[in-house]
Amino acid sequence: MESGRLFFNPSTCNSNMLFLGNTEPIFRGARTMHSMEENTKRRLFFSSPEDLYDEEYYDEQLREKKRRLTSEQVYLLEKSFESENKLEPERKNQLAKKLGLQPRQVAVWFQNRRARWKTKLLERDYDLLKSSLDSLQSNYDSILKENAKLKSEVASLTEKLQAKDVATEAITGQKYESLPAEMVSALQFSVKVEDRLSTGSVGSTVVDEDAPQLVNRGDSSYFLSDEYPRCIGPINGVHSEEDDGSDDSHSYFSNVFTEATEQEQQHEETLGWWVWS
DNA sequence: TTGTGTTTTATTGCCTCC
DNA sequence: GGAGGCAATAAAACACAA
Repeated sequence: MESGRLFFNPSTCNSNMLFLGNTEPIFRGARTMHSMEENTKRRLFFSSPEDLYDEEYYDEQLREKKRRLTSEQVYLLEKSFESENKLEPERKNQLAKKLGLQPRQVAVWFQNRRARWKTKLLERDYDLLKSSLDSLQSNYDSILKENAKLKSEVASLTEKLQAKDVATEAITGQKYESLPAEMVSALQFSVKVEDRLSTGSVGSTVVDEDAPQLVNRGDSSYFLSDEYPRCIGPINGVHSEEDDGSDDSHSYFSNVFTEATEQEQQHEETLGWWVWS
C-alpha cells in the first residue's frame, strides 16, 4: 500500500524534517510541534550521520510515512524475542542486517514488544489473582455459613443443657455446671441405665455394646461399663424417668452423657477422684 | 464511505548504569 | 556523559460496523 511518500533532502532541511512526496514538509516527532527550535532538540530518527546520506535507506525504508514490518520480519523478530527479550548491540546489528532494517528500528521493535509482553504478563497476573480472590471469597462464604450453622447448633444445645440443669437440680440439688466431673459420669451412667430399663433391653439378646452391661452378683445386680469404669451402681439406685414425672421418652442427659469422651475422663483424672457417696 | 476503536511503529523525556 | 531501558504518548495503519 502506497500512502503519502516521504523522502529526505539532507541538503535543504534540518535532519528532523521530512517531506511528503509533494514536497510538503512534515516534522518527525510524536508530539505537536510548535517551532523549529523545539523540533531541533528532538532525538534524530537516524542512528548515525551516515544514515542521513544513505540513499538506499530512503529508497527502501522511507518511501512511506510509517511502514509496517512484513510478516517475515515480524516472524524473525518474534523468534529472536522468544530466545532473548533483551537485545545486545551485536545481535541488534545482525538482526537489522538480516531483516533489512535500521538497528534503531530493531531496538524500537524490541522495546515495544517488551511493553506488550509486560502488559500481557500483568493481565495474566491479574486474572490469576482474581480467580484466587474469587476462590477465597467462595471459601469464606461457606465458612461463614458453616459458622452460622454451628452457632445455631450451640444455641440449641445450650438451651437443652439449661433444661437438663433444671432436671439435675431436681435430682441432686446442685447445678449441673457445678457438679464435679465424677458426678457427671455417674449421672451419665444413670441415664444409660434409665434408657436401658425404659426400653426394656435388659436381658435382651440384643446387646447395646455402648450401654452399661448388667451383671448379676447374686445379692444385687450391677451395671458394668467400659465407658464409665468407675461407676458401678446398684439398679435400685437408679433414677428413672417415672420418678421425675418426665413425659419425655428419654433422659434429659442422654444426649450429653452418651457423648462423654475420653477428654472428660482425662479431665476427671486431672481433678482427682470424686467419690459419689 | 466514514466514524470509531485497536494495533503497531516511532518519539520524547527521564532514569540508571558504567 | 553516553548508551540503553522504560513509561507515556503521538500518529499512521488497520479492522470493522453502520
